Amino acid sequence: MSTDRRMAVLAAIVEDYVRTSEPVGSRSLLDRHQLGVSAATVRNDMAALEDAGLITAPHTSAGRIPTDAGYRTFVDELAQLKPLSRAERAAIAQFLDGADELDEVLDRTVRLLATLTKQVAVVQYPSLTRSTVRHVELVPMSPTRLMVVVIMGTGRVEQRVILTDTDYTTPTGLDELARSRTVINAAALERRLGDALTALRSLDDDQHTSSSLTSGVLAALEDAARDESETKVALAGTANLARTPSDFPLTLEPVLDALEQHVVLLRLLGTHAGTEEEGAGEVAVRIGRENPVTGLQSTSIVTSGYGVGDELVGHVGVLGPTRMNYPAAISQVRTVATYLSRIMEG
Amino acid sequence: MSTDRRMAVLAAIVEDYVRTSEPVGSRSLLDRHQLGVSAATVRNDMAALEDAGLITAPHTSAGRIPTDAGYRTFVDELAQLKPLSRAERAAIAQFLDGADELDEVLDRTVRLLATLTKQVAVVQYPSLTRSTVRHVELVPMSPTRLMVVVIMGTGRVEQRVILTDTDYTTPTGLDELARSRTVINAAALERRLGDALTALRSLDDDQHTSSSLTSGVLAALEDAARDESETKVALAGTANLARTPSDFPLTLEPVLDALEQHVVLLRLLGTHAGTEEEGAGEVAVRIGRENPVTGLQSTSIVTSGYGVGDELVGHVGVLGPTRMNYPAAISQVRTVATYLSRIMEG
DNA sequence: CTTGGCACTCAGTGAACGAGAGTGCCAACG
DNA sequence: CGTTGGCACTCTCGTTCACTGAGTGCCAAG
Repeated sequence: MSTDRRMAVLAAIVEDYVRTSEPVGSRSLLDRHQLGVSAATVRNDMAALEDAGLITAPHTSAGRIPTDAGYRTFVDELAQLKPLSRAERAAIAQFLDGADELDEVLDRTVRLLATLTKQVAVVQYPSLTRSTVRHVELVPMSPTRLMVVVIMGTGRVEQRVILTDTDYTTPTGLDELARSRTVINAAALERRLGDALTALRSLDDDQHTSSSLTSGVLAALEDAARDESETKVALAGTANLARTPSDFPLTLEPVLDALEQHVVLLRLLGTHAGTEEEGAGEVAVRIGRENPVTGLQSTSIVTSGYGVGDELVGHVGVLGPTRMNYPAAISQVRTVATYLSRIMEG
Repeated sequence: MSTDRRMAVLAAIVEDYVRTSEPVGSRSLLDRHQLGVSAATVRNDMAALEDAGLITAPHTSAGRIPTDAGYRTFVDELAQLKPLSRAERAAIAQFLDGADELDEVLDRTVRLLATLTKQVAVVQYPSLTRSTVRHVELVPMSPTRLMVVVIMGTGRVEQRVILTDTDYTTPTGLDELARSRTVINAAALERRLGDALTALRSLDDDQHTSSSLTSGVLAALEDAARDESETKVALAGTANLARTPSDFPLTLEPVLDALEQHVVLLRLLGTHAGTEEEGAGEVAVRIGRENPVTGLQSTSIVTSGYGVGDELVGHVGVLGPTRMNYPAAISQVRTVATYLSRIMEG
């Protein structure tokens, strides 16, 4: 038995099924792919593939469709990424250029990815703890409430309101505020948020410099860092899910539901499958039941990290039915992640 | 002929159809509503209602379902809002309390509304131009880029990056920045953004105080104000659309598509139907084809404004199939809008 | 190991048909 | 004149049945 040909058959089945979304039989397979063998041989191979759990027949007298495991070996061993055409790359570059604002960059990115892949695209906002603090600002909102605004090197802006005993709207209050601002910024500036927190903590422990204010700010920043798990995400292309209703067993209610729970999405983007470690530029694929989230078990997720330098600050990815064009999605996600990293550098 | 009874029949049809989502016939209608008349009479009324274009029969031998016009007269003339139970109100208050951050307030609001109505909920972020400026901050991001952060009284924070000739990261640059910050804040503080812009413009026209910096900041703020139409919205409950697939003619692809285009959503929230002017607390309803947006013509939208004092700063609303429980949705939207206003006051 | 042949299985399709829900119309009644 | 009971009629929907065609599994021969 030729394992090579058997794998070629698997690849052919995956490709045809992805394109037509109909079970593929031995004959129709021969029409499109010139394997130099007969239908009967293909049938034997199919039987073997079915025994191996890589394909399955929806019912007795239909063709075969890939199982999750089938897609998995297809992705791992067979898929050859077709690099994007020069035109595509140019389009990407042009589309992403000319956005300064972080919000705008991510918004364009996520839309672009959704359009390219015709799937749901997800982009994670740059991690707070891993990016550097550019500026901390303290703004009194009312006699008892103070807003702490922290601006990161990535352009991300986060704010928290804290309650204070002192009224900082008064002239003396404003003075004190200015002093604290200087002290705090001196401690935090150009440090990664994690390190900035450490610095502030020691500042707060020191009797000399401590004040209710530094404690409050520290608490606010810690809160922001802790909420990291609730990091924002941008989403686009939800409508693509509805294009192929047949790909979703009953309704897409559970899928839409999961998409709205950003915590869940972040877990998907962050955690990666199996042994494969991802550097920047590496793409991870999670297929169907491999997926820990109930309600997304009939979907696949293709993700990659992005970052500045060698620091990984976030993830991008697409989500779609398991019947997905993996080679295309993988190279598209990789390319977009690369461009995004490049833009964040600049 | 009794117009009263005819309207009662319309109301009964709407209610039954909303509940069962099945065409309602003369007999089954009599089962549930004690009109003191016979089936034949109801049939006559139904024929009249059909002539008037308020109901229609999907096919010859089925019951009737309301048309858009039918829902419209139901809402305008027949629906009696059932006020929320005390328990419901308590739940709302409890759910919305304990959120300081604007983001969190709006997030909770939109989720709450989605849960209450079992529809898609939309909340518009407070308008920039109509709220007051609390603070303007200038933060150098790189030698050529400066971030302008404006913090509004509503807690909303908006940022823009501007390109500068001067390098403000140097000590002298920082000095100049501090001076400008003072000048700008003096001009803008506690004014509505619109007024602040006017003040800044005259500042910029004055040779004495003008600088490339004030022009830049002015441009950034004008940009932010102009983008008002792209004001952010929060969205929740998309999955509710998928619960009743039958309510959407073919797929819900166009609906999901429209929901992603925030500009479209804002137009829906902002523009109100017909002659009815809305003060705070007034609820507007747009039904089916009344809707200007292609792709949302099989949906209805229930909206209300919210604001601080008598100033309207944003809108909330829900979107669902035309087969919607209007009385419930209307009072729920109104109540949530009221609570939201109250919270923003505090 | 590959191949052609053959019997078998089963989803999908369309026709025929009965049941059920609902309508429209009419003649009679108060 | 509005209301009512009755009746004939019209459709949709679900069931059944037979048929077709794609596809399989297996076997014996090359």
